[in-house]
Amino acid sequence: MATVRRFNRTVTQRVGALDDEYLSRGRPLGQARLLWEIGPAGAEVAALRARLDLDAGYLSRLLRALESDGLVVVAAGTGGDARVREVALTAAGRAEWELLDRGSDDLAQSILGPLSTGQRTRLATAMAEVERLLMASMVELAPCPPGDPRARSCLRAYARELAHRFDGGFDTAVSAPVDDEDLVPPRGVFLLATLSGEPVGCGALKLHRDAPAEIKRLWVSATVRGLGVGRRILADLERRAAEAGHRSVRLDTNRNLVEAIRLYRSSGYAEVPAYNDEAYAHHWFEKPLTPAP
Amino acid sequence: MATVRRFNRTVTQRVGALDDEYLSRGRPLGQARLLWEIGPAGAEVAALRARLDLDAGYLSRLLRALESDGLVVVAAGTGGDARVREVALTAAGRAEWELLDRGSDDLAQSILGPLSTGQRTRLATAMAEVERLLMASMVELAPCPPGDPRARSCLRAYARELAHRFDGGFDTAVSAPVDDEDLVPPRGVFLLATLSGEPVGCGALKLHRDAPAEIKRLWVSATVRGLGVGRRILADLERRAAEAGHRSVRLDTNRNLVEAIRLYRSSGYAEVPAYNDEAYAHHWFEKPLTPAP
DNA sequence: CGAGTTACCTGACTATAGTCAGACATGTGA
DNA sequence: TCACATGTCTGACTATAGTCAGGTAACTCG
Repeated sequence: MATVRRFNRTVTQRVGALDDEYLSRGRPLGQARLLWEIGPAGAEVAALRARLDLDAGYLSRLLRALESDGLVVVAAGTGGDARVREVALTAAGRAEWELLDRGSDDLAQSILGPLSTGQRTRLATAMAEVERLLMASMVELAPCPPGDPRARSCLRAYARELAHRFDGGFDTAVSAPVDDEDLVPPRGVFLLATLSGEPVGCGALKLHRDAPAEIKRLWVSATVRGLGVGRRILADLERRAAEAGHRSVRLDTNRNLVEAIRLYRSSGYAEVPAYNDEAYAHHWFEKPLTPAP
Repeated sequence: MATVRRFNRTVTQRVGALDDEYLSRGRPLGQARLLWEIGPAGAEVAALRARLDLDAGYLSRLLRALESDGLVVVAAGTGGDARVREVALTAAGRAEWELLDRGSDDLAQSILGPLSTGQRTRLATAMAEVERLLMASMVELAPCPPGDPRARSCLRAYARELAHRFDGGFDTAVSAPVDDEDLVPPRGVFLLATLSGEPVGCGALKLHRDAPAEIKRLWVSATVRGLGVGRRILADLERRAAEAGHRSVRLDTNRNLVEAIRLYRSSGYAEVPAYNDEAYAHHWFEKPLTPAP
């Protein structure tokens, strides 16, 4: 606890301030940050707003400033929606971006400079570890309509992964289908896990009328696997099932999904006889719920 | 390198932003930071200015704002100098400070919350390591008059340490004295190592007229020992000796200072016969210098 | 003592950050 | 087709951050 607090103050304040200083060479920090975030690949205005958490009006104004400095061009997007606008760096903007990139390099260099080779490796290892474990606390869970593009992207990744891991592949036509409407309150819920806006996991709950609640579509992206996100989604879904008055939840799974099976067992699930005829299932689990207060 | 850059951006930006958010609950960030920095123990205005790196006028205005909110009192210091003013928290200010302290706790809690016990220990270890290694790059080396209070504090710590580590203690009257004037250009130099303003090490160089340059008073505080600060001071002094036209440097040391002896050997120093009759010395070292370009 | 410093304060600024309400074009679902 | 939602933009603001040039009292040193 004390270590975390010390870290938050010293490292964060000091390195953060240096980073800002390197970033804002002659240009207001807000503009520099935005320019950096746009990057050589360009970006959609909406994405920038989400990533930097800026007011729409303020962002628009910043873009106008960069545009009048000849650093970026804002044009209608290539996608179908003509409201969505895309920002791209001009040649001058790219040059400016490279400068910021160099600043970022310089800062890293100034940190690594005074260290011996052994210390550098240790620092890199420790930094990677901190970053990874901090990710866990940055992951946010929230219900989300299953039709949402981020939800869709999770479900596609989920299907892709099953196809890859199941012995005979995975065919959505063979598996028991789940209607979107079943995953919308009051008949169920779809939970989305995001890491700074990006979808990194999901889980769904079907609240059956005359049967235990059922958990479906539990998936966690490889980038955050092993950080307890799956367990959090599972616990959240169980809580919602209990609040809806259910006394138990159940789920089915494939024998190849060993981490999932381990998660279920360690979360208090007990194996039960098959309660459905899901083609890809080898194990069926059930867990009693403590009624919501 | 890439790891360091990633770390600087993600961890620093995100945790830093959260930290600021927790800190500024209803109060402007600048004021909150100042209030936090004053702390229950109070502080001198000059110290605050140094720690937060603020303009004198701006700081004064911030203090006035806190004062008119009844959170602090600014009064002439207890020390001799009536120009120096001291800030102390009032009861209300202390309450507000506790709130900020709680915010800092909450943030730490929100980071640790989603982690398992094992992950928490790993995070703490990694954070401590990052912080410690980052210290190394925050240490700044600069020449400094040997009469400076920070230099004095280093020299006192140096004498204290020798008294503690030498077999029969250390008496400045017995050791060969070094005049302050010998450590001021052009006759020598006194180098001070600071970590965010605090003195954490020193080293001195005497440029003899008809003899090799001589290194004296090399000391590194326990807080940053093992981070290569001693080696940096040594290298810097050697560079200055070479620039002054010297072809070699030498130094004497006590057999109990084993880390120092290891440092000298690994830095290219070779043991030589005694070149002086320093009472506390057991070893004499010399290193040839490559002439400055 | 008196010239020069130092530590802090005040007034008068400018720039940056951020907010809010509405305008407008585009897309969506009944 | 119409009502409503969405994505972006503009105008009109306020607040915060930060700078700079004096000013005053207290200290220091010859």
